[in-house]
Amino acid sequence: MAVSVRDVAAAASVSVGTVSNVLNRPDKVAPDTVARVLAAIDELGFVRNDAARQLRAGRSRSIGLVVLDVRNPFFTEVARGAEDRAAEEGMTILLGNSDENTDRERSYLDLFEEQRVHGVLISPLGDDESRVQRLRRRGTPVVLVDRVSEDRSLSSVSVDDVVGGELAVRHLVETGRRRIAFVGGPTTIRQVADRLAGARRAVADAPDVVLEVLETPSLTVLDGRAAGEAIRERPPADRPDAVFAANDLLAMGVLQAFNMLGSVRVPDDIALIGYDDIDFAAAAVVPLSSIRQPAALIGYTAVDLLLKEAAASDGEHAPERVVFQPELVVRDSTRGPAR
Amino acid sequence: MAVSVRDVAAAASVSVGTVSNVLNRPDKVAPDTVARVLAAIDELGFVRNDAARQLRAGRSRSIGLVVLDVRNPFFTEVARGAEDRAAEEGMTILLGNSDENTDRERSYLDLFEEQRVHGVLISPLGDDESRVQRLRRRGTPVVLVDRVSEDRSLSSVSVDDVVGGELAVRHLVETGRRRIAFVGGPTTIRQVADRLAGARRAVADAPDVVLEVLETPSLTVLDGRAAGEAIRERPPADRPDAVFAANDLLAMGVLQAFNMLGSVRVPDDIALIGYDDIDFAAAAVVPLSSIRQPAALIGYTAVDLLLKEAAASDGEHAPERVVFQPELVVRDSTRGPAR
DNA sequence: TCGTATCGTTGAAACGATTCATGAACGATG
DNA sequence: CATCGTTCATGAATCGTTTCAACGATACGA
Repeated sequence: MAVSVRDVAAAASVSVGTVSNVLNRPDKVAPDTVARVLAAIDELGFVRNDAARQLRAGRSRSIGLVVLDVRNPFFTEVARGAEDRAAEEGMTILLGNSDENTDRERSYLDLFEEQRVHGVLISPLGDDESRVQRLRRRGTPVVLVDRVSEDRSLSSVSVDDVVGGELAVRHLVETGRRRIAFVGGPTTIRQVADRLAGARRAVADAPDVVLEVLETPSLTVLDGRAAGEAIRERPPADRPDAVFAANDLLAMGVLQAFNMLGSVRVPDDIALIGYDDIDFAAAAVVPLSSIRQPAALIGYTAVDLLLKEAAASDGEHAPERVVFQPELVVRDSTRGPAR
Repeated sequence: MAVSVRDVAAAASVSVGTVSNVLNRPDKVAPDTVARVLAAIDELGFVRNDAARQLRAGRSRSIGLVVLDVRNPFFTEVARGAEDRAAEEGMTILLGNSDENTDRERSYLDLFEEQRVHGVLISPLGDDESRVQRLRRRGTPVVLVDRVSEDRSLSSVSVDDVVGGELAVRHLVETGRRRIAFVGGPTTIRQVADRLAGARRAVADAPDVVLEVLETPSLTVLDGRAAGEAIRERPPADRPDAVFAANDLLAMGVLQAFNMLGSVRVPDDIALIGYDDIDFAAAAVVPLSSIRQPAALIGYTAVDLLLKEAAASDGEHAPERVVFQPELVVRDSTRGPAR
């Protein structure tokens, strides 16, 4: 069944080495030999065995990418950007989905290491970088995505989430909001913690503003809806007058809850701002204000750093850190009249 | 740098065969030998080389999945379902994104074949099944996703798109709409063609209803917005009174266009229904009516069929086809008063 | 005519895990 | 005590590709 170089070599009456040369350095082989070998390949339906190539080469031509949530369009955009850059080098992205779950994250890292991937891009869950560090020590280049490394020993591509959180809340304050709720969690996720820190910083500048934190178990539409319902069920006087959600999925959930029964109007009763500026944000019931991040560019740049690091092979490559700046996008959900 | 079984064997003073047995059949090895080998593995930081395993095994433990568009939440749901089933068997999903582009589709199929994947799940682009057929003939199990095979020679998991299209348009007709526009394309994509066929069927039953087709170059939010703008710019009398979009992404785009400038009200002026019932549909400016498909279940089932087919190895496995039924979900976008 | 480049080609030696026929060691049984 | 089973461990062979030292052939300049 399986056709190997050996078969091709026999069919074209050349040696296996020549077949390999035709495949990899056709210019080093006489033209008519090339033709003969190609004909044999075509006739036998030969397909290279990648496992054997990899075994010989020592590492694969894939890059592992571990994201927190594939359903979040932000991450699929990152993945697309990464894929674009990888494709330029004839490489592939292996997409792993940790689903905000440490075990899954670990099992993807193990898998990628067994696969001897060219490198790993990861948006890690907690603050424990030890597994990632070990991976790197063993020789797999690693680039952190949407996150900077604690001890600056790893390359990273990120967006300044503290600034982003600050932008969001400052905007709410400037448009007259005074009782702000932060919806998001768990705070063990660095992005969440940073955005909250930014929110706190913005609030610190405005003495009459209070910030309340509603922690969610994760960052999904469902969790947002639960949080929104909790707010909706309070007596109106106890409700915040603005909500800053840690990402757009949460914000969409909050919005759904507010809209149900029509009891809470956005932005009239409560203003709402999200984070990531996913495509759907603009198409929401009430078009959603958000903090925009250059998702595809993050992925693209991350692969770029990874390739550099991999090229610098043994010679220790100094970790590079790229930080993009977030951008405020104002839409109807925060545009209404402040009371 | 690279630690191999040989090194582990030396460190534990056993043979390589024993190390392999510890890894794969620990029960066949004496307990204290197991302990000694595990200690050596741990100390040396040994990580199995998957390429070598695969080479020996002949095929990999991954399943390739080629989808039309990763940004479409419908497909990421399918991927999640597939991943779940694959994980149950300790296997992995390799996600490829054809982006509705034949070249990319082909290059992913080639890649997967070189990787000797366990099988391929694909939502193929055009009607040309030849490449897929060839792949299968060469021994890679294939299951079509969201699509049935022309000549019934391939297994498939799909949803009856004709029925879905019919459901959508019938609903529009029943709520009093008479001039219906179908927005979608290209019609070379089977799903689009079928949904349109269903729409035609529903219209055929109602003599006073007209169906207009606005073909789009692909199925994205952007294309939907363009189509929506085209409709919006017509004199009101020439506009349809309902739009059936071939998927929710398009529908969201149409909705955005209608909402801009506030010139077209949904559903008062024009009713709107989409397809797929993605999570965001419920959170749209006007909550979107849609046709629901069991996305995760499709992926799950597809892997299931694939594994069955792979298990039946050489003995030709009769292709199985699973067809799910779509379901109408009515929300505000079609609930308004018919004129 | 002899050296020496250049060009094409060869074939064996890796890469690292798994398999399997073989055999050693030890008990139990008659 | 011989025989038979059972349990463990061994190590060479294998998977398919790539690499590389070596070699024959041809051409060119000295």
